[in-house]
Amino acid sequence: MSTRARAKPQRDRHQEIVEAAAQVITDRGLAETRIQDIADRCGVSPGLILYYFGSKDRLLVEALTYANDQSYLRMSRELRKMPAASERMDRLIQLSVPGLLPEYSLLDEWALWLEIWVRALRDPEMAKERENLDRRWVQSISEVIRYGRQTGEFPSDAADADDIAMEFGAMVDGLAIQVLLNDTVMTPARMHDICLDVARRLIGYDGTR
Amino acid sequence: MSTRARAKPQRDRHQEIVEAAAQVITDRGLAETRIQDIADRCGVSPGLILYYFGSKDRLLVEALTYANDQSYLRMSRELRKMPAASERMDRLIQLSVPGLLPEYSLLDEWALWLEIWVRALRDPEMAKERENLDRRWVQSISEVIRYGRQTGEFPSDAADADDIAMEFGAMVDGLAIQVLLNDTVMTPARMHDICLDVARRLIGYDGTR
DNA sequence: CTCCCGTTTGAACCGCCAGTCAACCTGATC
DNA sequence: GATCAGGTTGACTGGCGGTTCAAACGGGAG
Repeated sequence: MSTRARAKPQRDRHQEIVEAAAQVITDRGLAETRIQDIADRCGVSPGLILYYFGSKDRLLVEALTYANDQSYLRMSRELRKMPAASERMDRLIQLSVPGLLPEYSLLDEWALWLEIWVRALRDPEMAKERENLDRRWVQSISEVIRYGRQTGEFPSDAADADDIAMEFGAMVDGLAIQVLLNDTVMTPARMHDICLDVARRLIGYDGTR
Repeated sequence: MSTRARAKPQRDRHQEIVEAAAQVITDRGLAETRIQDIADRCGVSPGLILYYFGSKDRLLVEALTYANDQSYLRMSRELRKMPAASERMDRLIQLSVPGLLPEYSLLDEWALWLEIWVRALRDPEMAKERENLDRRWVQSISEVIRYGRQTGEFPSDAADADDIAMEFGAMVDGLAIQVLLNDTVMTPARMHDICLDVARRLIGYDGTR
């Protein structure tokens, strides 16, 4: 009756759908995500989703990587603007703690990591993608370290930057899981303290706050 | 025809089903686990599964916690037999690395952790259970540390045992995820090295091998 | 032997949801 | 203004899988 085909050029439908999908996955979890939900979210018919992506699976994988991509790029851009390495490190840590900053709901991003991991367990394509995403994340840690050593802010006598980044990144992952799952003893504040503490010890900088 | 109701007392059906469920979940993943699969695995009809558990969900949650329970108890028993704290620590680390020891497929156990986490994200009951399971695991680390300090094997001047255990446990989680997902640079051997290294640094013991 | 009750089966039910399809709509092109 | 092509719809379907249920089974008690 009223709502028939629009056919306005409609800014990139593809991306629109991917974004909607990422939102739905965040809300309901990968297992509970239906094509209908995604269609509803962007006011479109379920058929159209399949028209663009061929199958549900293809959309899901793309949505998971896309969302992660966005978060990474956002952080990366933000860090690059900061002049001091210690400032970058502080911010990186802040952004790593789920639910610490109310404005960013990093909670969502971490929840998507979990979904990615489970899927990667049995989907080789997703496993490959996961490794790329993860590598990039660890790299931005080691870049900050190297940057700080270059500018003389951080001592250069400590261990290899890549090794430190890997160890630190792993610990952040482990802690973030607990925080994300509402652990009663591992609160965002506590995770933040621990991260600063460990970063100080490993990198030798004096994290503020 | 041939196979009709047995009605032999049949050693605990309940447990039999839970074990079968854990196996199927490990094999196919939580999302792909069907009641039929579990029924097949223990040579029983799907109806019986529901007879014992009422719903699929109840069985799944019980299976996930049960499997984790078993692994924990096995490790706990094993460690208690070892006289030296450093020996206990070595073994604990070995057992934490997915796929390091061919005899135990800890790979499976870690895969189940992932499933638990995802489920805990939206199922409060599972979240509660997950915290219990996790707490216990971290506790067995700090117990080893305390034991080593008591016997004089480990220096006592370092940080609080619980704090160390928490940090170390978190890092193990993070590393294990990478290994589990077949990361090309984070191999079991490398994770093992890193764990020994960090444990030495944090606890001050000289891990062997 | 017979009744009884917890166990077990197999078939049937039912809602759900990914994917298909034919029709339709719209804006562009000639 | 006719044709065309790509975007969009909504109804349909086919299968899958959790759950229900009536019936059957078999060991133990009386």
